Amino acid sequence: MGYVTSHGRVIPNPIVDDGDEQAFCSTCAFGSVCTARGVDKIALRELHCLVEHVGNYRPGEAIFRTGERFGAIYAVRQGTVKTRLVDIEGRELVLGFYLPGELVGLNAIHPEAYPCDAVALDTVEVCRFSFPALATLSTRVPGIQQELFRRLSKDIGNAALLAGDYSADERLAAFLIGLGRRYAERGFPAEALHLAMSRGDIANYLRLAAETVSRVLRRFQDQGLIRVDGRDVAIARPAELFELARPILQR
Amino acid sequence: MGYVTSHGRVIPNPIVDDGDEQAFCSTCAFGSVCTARGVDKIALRELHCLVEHVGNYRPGEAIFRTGERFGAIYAVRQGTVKTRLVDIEGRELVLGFYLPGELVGLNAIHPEAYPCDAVALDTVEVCRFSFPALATLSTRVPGIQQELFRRLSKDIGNAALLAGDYSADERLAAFLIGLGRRYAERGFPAEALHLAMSRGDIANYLRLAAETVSRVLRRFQDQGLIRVDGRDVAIARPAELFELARPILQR
DNA sequence: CGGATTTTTGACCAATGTCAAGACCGGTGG
DNA sequence: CCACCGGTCTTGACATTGGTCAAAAATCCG
Repeated sequence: MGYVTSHGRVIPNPIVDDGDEQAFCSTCAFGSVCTARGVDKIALRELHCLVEHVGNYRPGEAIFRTGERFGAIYAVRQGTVKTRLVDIEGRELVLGFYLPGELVGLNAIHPEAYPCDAVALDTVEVCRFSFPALATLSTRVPGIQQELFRRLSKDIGNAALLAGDYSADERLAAFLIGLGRRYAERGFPAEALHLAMSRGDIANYLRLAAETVSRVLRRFQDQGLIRVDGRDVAIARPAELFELARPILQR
Repeated sequence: MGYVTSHGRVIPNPIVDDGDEQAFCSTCAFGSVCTARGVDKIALRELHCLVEHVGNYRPGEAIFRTGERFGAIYAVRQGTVKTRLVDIEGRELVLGFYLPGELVGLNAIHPEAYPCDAVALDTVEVCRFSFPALATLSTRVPGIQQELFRRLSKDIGNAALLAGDYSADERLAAFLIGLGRRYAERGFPAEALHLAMSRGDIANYLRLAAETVSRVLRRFQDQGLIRVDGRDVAIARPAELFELARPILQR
């Protein structure tokens, strides 16, 4: 499986192999808990039981919706998820994009209801973790509690990233570099990105106009920093692009 | 104790009474755990032991600094704390303001080092919670774990608030209303604010220029929405101000 | 092929930032 | 008590970035 671009290249999707009970999902949100650190087999089996494998959301389908009672968090297994809220006038506000291995729904713990929609951008599979069950388990397995704390803490930092008053160039550079890094964490090349989201979504997420995203990508390409082919972006000069993104990434 | 304004009014500071072992700090971050919900006395005593009461930071003094190894989170007891990061060129970026009862340092769990400075804006007292100890305790006391999850989750939402592409008017209205609400949660009037932070800090936090903050406050006053007297702000028409802030506050 | 959607491009505009100057305010010392 | 000083705050004039509007081009998809 993969994604065939308009140039005929094949970009592999970060797909998760199912794994057995010991290995569990190799790129799963809790993979590090289950594999690297010696979590006892019983706890691992419990985590495995607790998980509900939900699959085959099609583009545009919602995993959860604003206002639904909070009951579970989701780990993306395949595809890309965006979270967004829609205000009274119907304007959309994109909050984030989630790649395989990342957790969606952490921001719903506090309000006890999902404060946003989670929408599949392509074909998506997720793992559903009942939160009460996960919380209970994590009192018995410190490694899991620790992992939850870390994920939550990380999201606070990420949310603050965008908040600065950065230029359009800085935002886009940081977006591309950041995406590349996240792919690289899952073992995919950091310089050959396939964007699952539209320009409009990117623009919305970066608080820019879609036209601005277009123009900046164009200019980056003219400057030889990247090569754009529709939704495929190759980062030609990662170092220079990073230099642009530095004010955001390297606080 | 209180704050005497240039008009001679006295604005009470939200000061925490020490409380006994049962009541603990009435406005403390974990107050709800310790009081409302029936946490057993032993656990409460343990929490009480774990806490280190650190006091008397003067304006400008740091509670922790960027890059220091993460070891504890802090609950504000008295005064106001700002968190900020300073980039390579020395430009400041204000991340947040913390009132009594609020937790500082949650964003440091993941990187395992404080990603920002925490600075006292006035006379500040805090409670220091060793994080490893707190995490351990929270495996035994589900209420505490729950409270930590909720606080972390809440911060994710808050961080995202600012990130929208809102107008200067919307930002300032939301800032004032939000501050009022947080004071109200601690039992202080939501309509008579004393700002512990400078215009520059507010501007920086809202990603505006200090001049813009000045101008908008001026205009709000001319429109009769608020009354400004230096760092004292009275909200004259909360409903109308909220209407301005609605796009941000009522997602 | 044809209609719909997304993306790109161009021309213009407005909100907010920047720069500069002056007002205010509180603290200090004569 | 008053004058001075430093920092904060306000106000005005002007510049700039990115948004808006409109239309063309490209892409998708049946």
